[in-house]
Amino acid sequence: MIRTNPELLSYTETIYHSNKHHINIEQYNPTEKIIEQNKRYNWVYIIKEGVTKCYLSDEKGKDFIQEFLGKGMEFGEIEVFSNKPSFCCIEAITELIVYKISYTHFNNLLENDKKFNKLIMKAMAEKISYKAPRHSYQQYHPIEENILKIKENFPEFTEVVSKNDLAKYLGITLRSLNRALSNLKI
Amino acid sequence: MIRTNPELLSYTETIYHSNKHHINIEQYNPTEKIIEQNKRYNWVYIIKEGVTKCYLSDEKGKDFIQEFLGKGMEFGEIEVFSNKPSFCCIEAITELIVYKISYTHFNNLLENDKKFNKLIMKAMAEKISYKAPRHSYQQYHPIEENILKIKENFPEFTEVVSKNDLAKYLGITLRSLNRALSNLKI
DNA sequence: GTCGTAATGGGACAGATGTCCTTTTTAATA
DNA sequence: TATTAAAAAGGACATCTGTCCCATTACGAC
Repeated sequence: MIRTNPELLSYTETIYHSNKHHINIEQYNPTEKIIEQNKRYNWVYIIKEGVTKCYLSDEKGKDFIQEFLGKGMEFGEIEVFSNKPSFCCIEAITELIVYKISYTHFNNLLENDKKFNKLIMKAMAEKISYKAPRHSYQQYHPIEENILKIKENFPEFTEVVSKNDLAKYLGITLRSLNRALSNLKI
Repeated sequence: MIRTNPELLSYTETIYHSNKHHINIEQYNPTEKIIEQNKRYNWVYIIKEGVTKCYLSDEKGKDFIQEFLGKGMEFGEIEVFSNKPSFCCIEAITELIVYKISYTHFNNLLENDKKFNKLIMKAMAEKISYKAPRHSYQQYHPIEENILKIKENFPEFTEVVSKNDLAKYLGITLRSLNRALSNLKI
């Protein structure tokens, strides 16, 4: 549930070291928001260090966490193509260090750097291919099974993610999560 | 809920007419499967005419419909980048006509045709950005509201999509869908 | 320390949903 | 027309989940 993309990270570092003029490094503290929903930005971010949550808030203030993003994950890139305001919110969970690239430079890289272009394509393809199975699984399986599956794939989940966020990731209430956990006797 | 991509369709037609050697046209009947889950293919498809459903089946045979794809939508492209077998199933709902491009040619186009490259990027970005709000909305809103929302955005949905498929799209059982519909007195 | 706030845990109840079945309707075909 | 099979509709029941509480614990600011 904490996604990473080592390949994109290492290539971004290479680009950064060969020409620092167009890429910045920024730092954020836990609970700071890097991107807010429905606002416009001109930056694409790639995570160098730390973990964020990516979530949507509905009109009633309920959050649905899409994904936890770790090293090498990019965000803000969708809006380069859609030309719309941000559709989700990105918030730091841990200390966070990011590479920050302007839209202009991002587009330059896409046009002139074939390897970068391919890596971004790949990153987007991955985002598509892990969303579908997750939502499908969540819809049709009891909460207990979803929890067991997460424990299996990310044994360290409780260390980084609060119960509240876990519930929001599963699309359920905290009460239901607690009930499920006590059924599992964890 | 029936996605389209006119821009990609018209550009594909242009490519097709300028050089027919690397793009085929194929036709399918309703209920025919173009792509099956967990199989490997070497083709990317772009819909010229008709509607398909894209769904995942779990181990118990329950289907979760990701999306209904109409004119100009592509499928099979994720696997070019991930190098994995297909993660979903694509099945014709209506009479279907598709452009079929080999992986080799698809990669050539991506490398050598900047406009094509950009259109594919855009198409993937869109796939990402409509999945998230939908699943978020579905999780937190009662079935009735989801139905009303679909009716609003796609008044013609009942004409193309069966009740059974609508239920699978909403991630609920047919029984629950019927109950909701009778509450709404539709 | 202590005050306040957030995180955690759980009881009680109502309402929503799935499962299992049966019936009705529709449409296609012999 | 008669015969199926598929789609649609819905009853009955058990279970799951959310809502609304309240209690406890942990932790940081003062």
